[in-house]
Amino acid sequence: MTKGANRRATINDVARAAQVSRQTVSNVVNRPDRVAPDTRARVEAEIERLAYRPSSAAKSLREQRAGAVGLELNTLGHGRRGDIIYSFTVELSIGARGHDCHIVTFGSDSDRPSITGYEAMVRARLVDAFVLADTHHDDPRPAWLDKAGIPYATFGRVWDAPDFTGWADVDGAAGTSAAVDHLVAEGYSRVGFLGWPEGSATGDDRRRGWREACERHGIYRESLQASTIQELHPAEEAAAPLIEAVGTGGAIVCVSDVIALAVQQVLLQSGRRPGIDLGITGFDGSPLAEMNDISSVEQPLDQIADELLSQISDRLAGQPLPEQGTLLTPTFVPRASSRRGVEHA
Amino acid sequence: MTKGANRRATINDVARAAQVSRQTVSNVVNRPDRVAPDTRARVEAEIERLAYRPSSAAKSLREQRAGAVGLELNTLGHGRRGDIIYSFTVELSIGARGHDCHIVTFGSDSDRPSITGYEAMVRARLVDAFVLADTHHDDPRPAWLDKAGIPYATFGRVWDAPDFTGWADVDGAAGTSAAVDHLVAEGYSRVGFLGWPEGSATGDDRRRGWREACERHGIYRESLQASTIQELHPAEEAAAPLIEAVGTGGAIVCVSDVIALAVQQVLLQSGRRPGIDLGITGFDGSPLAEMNDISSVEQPLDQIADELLSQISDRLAGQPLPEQGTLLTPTFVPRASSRRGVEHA
DNA sequence: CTGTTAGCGCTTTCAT
DNA sequence: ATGAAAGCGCTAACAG
Repeated sequence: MTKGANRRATINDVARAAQVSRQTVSNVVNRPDRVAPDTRARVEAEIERLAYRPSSAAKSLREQRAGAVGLELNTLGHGRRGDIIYSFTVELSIGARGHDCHIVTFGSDSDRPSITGYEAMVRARLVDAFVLADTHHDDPRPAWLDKAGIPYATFGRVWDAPDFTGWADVDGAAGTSAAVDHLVAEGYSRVGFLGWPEGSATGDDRRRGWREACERHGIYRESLQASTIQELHPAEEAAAPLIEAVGTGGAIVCVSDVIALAVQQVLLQSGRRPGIDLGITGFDGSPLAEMNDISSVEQPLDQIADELLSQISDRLAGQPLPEQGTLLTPTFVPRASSRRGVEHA
Repeated sequence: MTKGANRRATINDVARAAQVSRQTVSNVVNRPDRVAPDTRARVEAEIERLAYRPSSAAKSLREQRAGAVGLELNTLGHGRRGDIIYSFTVELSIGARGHDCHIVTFGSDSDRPSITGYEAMVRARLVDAFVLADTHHDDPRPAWLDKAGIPYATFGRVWDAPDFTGWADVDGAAGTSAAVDHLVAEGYSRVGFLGWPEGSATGDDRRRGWREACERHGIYRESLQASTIQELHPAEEAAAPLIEAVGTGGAIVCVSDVIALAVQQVLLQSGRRPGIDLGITGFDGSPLAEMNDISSVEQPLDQIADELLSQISDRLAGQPLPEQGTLLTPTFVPRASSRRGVEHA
C-alpha cells in the first residue's frame, strides 16, 4: 500500500483536459451562470470523467472556514436520553451533505461539562460552528460560545437562556396530546401521567399536553399524576401507586420511553398485561420503546437536524438569530402497549 | 455576530511576537529538537500566550492528508447491535485526539450497503482512512477500499475475508466463559445457552466459550442450547422452551443483551423472578442491559477504538498489515439477573 | 465571458 | 541552528 489512492484529479487536471483556465473550472463549479453553456458542458464532462471534486482542505484554507460543524459526544447522557442521541447524530450526518458541510465529532472523557473540547476544535479551526444536543442547567457552553463569537444551534431550548432563539425542539404538548387522543379512541377510561419533576421546559410541556387533552375530552383528574426522575428504578417505585390509581382499563402517558418501560416492567411483574389491562405510552421514539413494543411519540429527528443545520448556515452567512425557536410536530406511533384488544407479544 | 471569532493567531503572529522567523515556530511545533532551548522556550511561551494552534486546513493542504478518519453511521443497525455503536462512536471520538486526528461521520439514508458515501468522502479528500464498524456478508466496502488503496480497520472480523488482519474484536469465548464461571460460583445448577444460528464468527465464538466453560465445570449438556435471530419477539419464542429445559435454579447465558432481555421478559411474564428463579446473562454491555439490571459481558470499546486508530496510523505511515487481528478481553459485569439471593428490583 | 494575479497558513527543501 | 523560497489546491478580485 502506497500513500492513499492513485492521485486524485485536481482543478488543474480538469482545466488542462477541458482546454480552459483553471479559474473557468472553478466558475463552472461555483458560479455556473457565469460560464458559456458550451464551455460549461465541456468542463462538466471532464469533471465527470475525471471524478473531480474540489479539495476540502484547499477550499477551507482559501475561504477561511472549515465547512464543518462540531458535535460533542459523551457516554454519560446515553441511557438517560433514551438512546435518541445516536439517531440524532446519524440524522445530522446525513443532513450535513445537503448543507454543504460535514460533521466532526469529538468527545471528552471527563464527566463534568467542560469547554476544553470546544476550545480545541476552534483553535485548530476544525469546525465553524457547533450543534449542542443537550444543554442543562448551569451549562457553561452557550456563554463561552457567545463570547468567542462562534455560532451554534441547540436541540432543545437553553435552560439558562430562555430568550435565546437558535434552537429547534419537538412540540412536547402536541405529542402527549396525540397520545391521549389515541388512548381515548381506544377506549381507556382513566388516563394518568407519569412525568419528571416540575421545572424543566421539556417535561412541563409534555405534562401540559396531557392535561389539556384530558380537559378537552372531559376526563382530566389532577390526582392521576406522579413525578419521577429519568431512571428505571425510581420510576418503578413511582409507577406502582399510579398504576393502582388509574386501575384496570386505565392508561398512563409517560414523559419518556425509559419511564414507560418502568411502568411496563411493574405491570408485567404483577402478572398484568400491557395494553389489555393498562395502556402505556412513552415519548422519544427510541429503540427501547420499539424493542419493548411500547407505543411512543416519535421525534422528527431528521427535521430537527435539518433545521439546526439551516440555522447554522444562516448564522455563518451573517444573518441574525431567528425571531423565535422552531417547534416541530412529533408523530404518535401506536404499539401493543396501548391496544386494548391486542395480546402483548 | 461578525464572521467567526476575533481572528485567531497564525504562525506569523507567533513568529513576530517571539522575534523569530515563522519556520522556527514550525520547527518548535514539529521538530523541537532542532531548535535551541532558549529560543524554543520563548516561542513556546508565545504559543501559549496567543493560544496558537496550527490551522488544520493549511496543514492538510500542505501535507496532502486530511488528518481525519471517516465513520459511517446509519440508523439500521441501531437496536440490532444493542446500542453499542453509539458508545463505540464516542470512544473513537475521544481516542482520536490521542492519535492526532479527528473523526468525520457521514450517513447514508439508503438501507442497502453502498459505497457512495465512502466515495464522496474520498473525493473531497475529507478523510484519509475509514473505520468499519459492522461488516457483513457480501459487504462491498472492503474490496472497494482495497482497490482504491484506502486504509481501513474494522471492528470485528471481515466476514468474506478471513485472511484480512486489520481488525480488532472482543474475545467472545472469554466473555461467555467468564459468565459461566460466575453462574457456577453463584450456585446455578444447569447452564444453558441461547445464541444466534451457527455461521457467524462472533456468535460461534460466544457459544464455544459457553461450551468449553461448561465442560471445564463438568456441567455441559448439549441439549441446553437454542438459537434465534437478534430480535426481541423471535427471541422470546425461542426462550420459552429453553427456560423450561434448564428449569428453576438454572441459568441461561445469552449471546447478546437483546436476547437476554427477551429471556427476562418471558420470565417476568410467567411470574418468575430473574436471578432468583433463573439466572440470566447477556453480552455487549449495552445500556439496555444496565437499564434492565441484566448481567452482561462488557466490551472494552475504548481499547478497541484505540487499537483501530493505531492500526490506521500504522497503515498511513506505510507499514504493512499486522500478522493477525487483535482480540481484546471483555469484562463480566454481574447484576441482579444473575444473583440468586438478591431480589430483582 | 474568460484569463491573470495573488495569497489563504503551513511545512519541506535548501542555503546560510 | 536558523532563514529564504517554493508550493500544496483553491477562489476573490480584477483585467482583458
